[in-house]
Formats: sequence, structure tokens, C-alpha cells
Amino acid sequence: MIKSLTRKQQEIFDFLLQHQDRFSHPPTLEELCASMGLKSRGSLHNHIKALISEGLIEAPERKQRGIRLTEYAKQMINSSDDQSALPFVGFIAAGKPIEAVENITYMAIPEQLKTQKPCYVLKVKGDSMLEQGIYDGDWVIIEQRCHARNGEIVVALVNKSEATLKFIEQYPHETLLIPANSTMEAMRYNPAQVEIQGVLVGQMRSYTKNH
Amino acid sequence: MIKSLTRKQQEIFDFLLQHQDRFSHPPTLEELCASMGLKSRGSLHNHIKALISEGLIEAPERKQRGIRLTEYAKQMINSSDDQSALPFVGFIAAGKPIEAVENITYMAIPEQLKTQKPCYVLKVKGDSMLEQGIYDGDWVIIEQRCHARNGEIVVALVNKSEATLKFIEQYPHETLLIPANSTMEAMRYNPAQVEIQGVLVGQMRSYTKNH
DNA sequence: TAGCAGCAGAACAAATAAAGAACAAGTAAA
DNA sequence: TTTACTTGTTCTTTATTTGTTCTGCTGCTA
Repeated sequence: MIKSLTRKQQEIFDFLLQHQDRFSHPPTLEELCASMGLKSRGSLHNHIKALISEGLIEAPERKQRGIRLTEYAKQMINSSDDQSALPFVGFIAAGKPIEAVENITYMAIPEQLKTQKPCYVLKVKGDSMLEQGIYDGDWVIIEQRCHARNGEIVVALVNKSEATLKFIEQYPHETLLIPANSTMEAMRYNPAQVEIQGVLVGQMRSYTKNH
Repeated sequence: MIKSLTRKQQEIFDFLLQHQDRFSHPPTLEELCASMGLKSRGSLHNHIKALISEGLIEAPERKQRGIRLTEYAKQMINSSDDQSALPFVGFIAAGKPIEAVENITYMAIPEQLKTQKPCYVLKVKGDSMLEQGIYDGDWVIIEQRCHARNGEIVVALVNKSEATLKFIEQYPHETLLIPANSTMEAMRYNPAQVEIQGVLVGQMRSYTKNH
């Protein structure tokens, strides 16, 4: 599972995984020693340090609050049993290809913000949908499909290279991509130049600015 | 489980949870001491203070027999299996009291849109925060607290009757509630008239219009 | 050999917990 | 109302628990 752990470290981590529910409080080093059959906290602490630097457990510095698994570690056991989660796949900025994120993470999305069809999450860079209430840094939930009705907001791939989030208007000989920002102008394309990658179904914004 | 409690604090909280029905009156510190096997009220009181600042219990100042569990604490017992869900409690329209919904439902909210503190979800009616990208029909995630910094967006209760979602500016002799809509004007109040009920930490919008 | 993983134990500092004194606000009885 | 008692609160002092660092030891392996 994890490469750089020694046998003993793996053993301790497995123990914590299996018994995470058994402890009403996060276990102290002393309790863990007893469980692992050790007599010295100092010995155990070296393993703990290793697990912390792997990001698997956390132990608030100096605080006597015991050893906890990180969210990351919990995800490793049951990462696929959450139906409500959607993948956060990357960033979309008008005029650039979608910038994929290296490790895909999953976000819990309320039912009301998605559809029955496959959906994914992007983060918006730029102000092209400003007047539609979609700001720089907002997340958007996109339903994956390759066609849209006029007036929907779509993720469009132009000339197989530039992705953008815009209103779409499709006519027999012309496709318009229209920003919701009066300082920008609508773009006119040959329908063959524009490929629809998905349709906007939801939007989210954090006001705590830690992301 | 709650992160920032020490073991003794957790122990006392657990005791209060288990025995909330047994006491016809809320227990005194003395009675709690006896139950926890302590000899000094002073010792216990420190833990009580910690639980209060965590928002788990309430103790009206100086009142005797005043220790009660918070709504938030009670909510934790029955929803402890689903950490990501927040209650959708009702609608907020500028100038009206919060319209509570009859059956509280729970929405799965991504971590990035909430805080460690208790939060709840409201649905917005009206356009008073239009220029901040909060539209009629959007959901907002509110952190439950009774104070705010200037410039934050708060749920404020004015004259104990009208709830509203506005920017807040607090000065010694005046509290301003400022809409993000240039067609509306800031409202000036005596600080005593304005009660803060929560602070905006997240926002969500559906584009499928079925809600 | 050197190097690594692992264990035990000593020692230290910070966090946590307890007891008790003292005081003020609430409560109830006279 | 006055008085006595209870209860909540604050503070200081002391003790205990816990996380952390170090040193020294053992066995294993390349």
C-alpha cells in the first residue's frame, strides 16, 4: 500500500486503522504501547514520527490529545463508498486548455447541485462569467455531455485546444460563445471548431479563502 | 467525535449526553462533581468553560442549574455517522424573519464550503446580495456564531424580528448593514438592535432549476 | 565492518488535571 | 426586607500525565 514504511510502521498503522472505532478517545502513546506490546513510549514515538511525516496520522504538537488518523488515511480504506462525491479534476480559465490537477480529489456534492448523469468539478479562473455570478475561484459542477441547448452554459473546447466556460448559441452555420461580462465580446465560430465537453449544472463558492 | 476536547472534557460531555434525560433539572456543578468523582467545583468548572467555548453546552451566566446541551450538540448524536451533511433549516429574505422549513433535511456539503464550527444551510430569497454573486434561489452555508468582523457577510436579526443577509460594519455607537446591490442603501442601527446569528462561509447554486 | 530497524529507559517540558481558598451573584428561608 | 445558604466563578498551588528527545543496547543484513 504505502512504499516507504518499515514493517513495524505498517503494523502500527494497520492497528490504528482496524481499531479506530474501538477507541472512544484517540489513543495515547502509552495505550498504544500496551496494545503493541511495547514497554517504552520512546521507541513507539519514532514510528509515530515516521507515520506523521507520511501524512497518515496526526498528533497535534505537544498537545496531549492522542494519535489520530488523517482524513487522507481514512480515504485510503473507503474512498469509493461515497456516492455523493464527485471528482475535482482541474482548473478552467477562458482560452486555455483545462489544467488537470495531479491528484484527483473527491468533493461531497449535495444532490441538488448535480444530475443523474456523470458529473465532475472544475475550479474557475478568470472573470468571464462574472455577471452570471460565477467568480474567479468558484467551483462549477459540470455534467458530462457533448451536446447542449441554446442558452445553456457549457465547457467548450475550441480548436481542440482552448477550453472555456460560456453561454452557447448554436445555429446551422455558426456557433456563438457568449461571456457574461459586458467588457468581453461574444466569439463566433464555425460549428466544427467547437466541441462541447459538458454543461454547467451547479456552482459553489467558499468565503473562507483557504483553498 | 470532536477534535479539540481533552479526554476529561470528552468524558464530561459524554456523561451529559447520556444523562440528559435523567435530570429533571440541569445538574449543579456540585452534582456533576459527585458523578465524575471530583472533590472540587473549581476543577470541574474549567472543563465546563472549555465545553462552552466549543459550543457544546450553554450555561447562562451566573444562573444556577443552567448547564444545558446546545442544539448543535444534540444534533451531533443522531448525525454522527454522516459528518459531511449540514441541516437545511429554512429561507432567508431581507426584512422578514427566517422562514423555517417544516422538516429539516440534510445536504452533503464539501469540506471546502464549511468550517470546523457548527454550520447550517439557508436558501436566499431576494436580490440584496446580487453584486456579491449571491442570487435569488442560491443556498448559503452559515457558520453559527454571534459575533463578526467588519466586512464579513452575516445573518443579522434586526429588532428581534427581521432577518437579513448583509455585509456588516460595527462601530461603537452604530452598526451598518450593507447590501451588495447598488439600488439599495445601507441601513444604520443602534448596535443593540442588531443580533448576529451567523457568518457566511459558503454559497451554492443549481442551474437545473428543479428546487 | 557499517548501517539500519527496533527496543528500553532516563530525563525534560508542556499540557492537563485536581484541590482548595476566596468572592460574588443567585436563591430560599426567616 | 434581612439573613443564611447555595451555586457559579476566579485564582493559586500542586500533582500527574503525555509528548518528545537522547543515549545506549541488540540483532539483522548488505
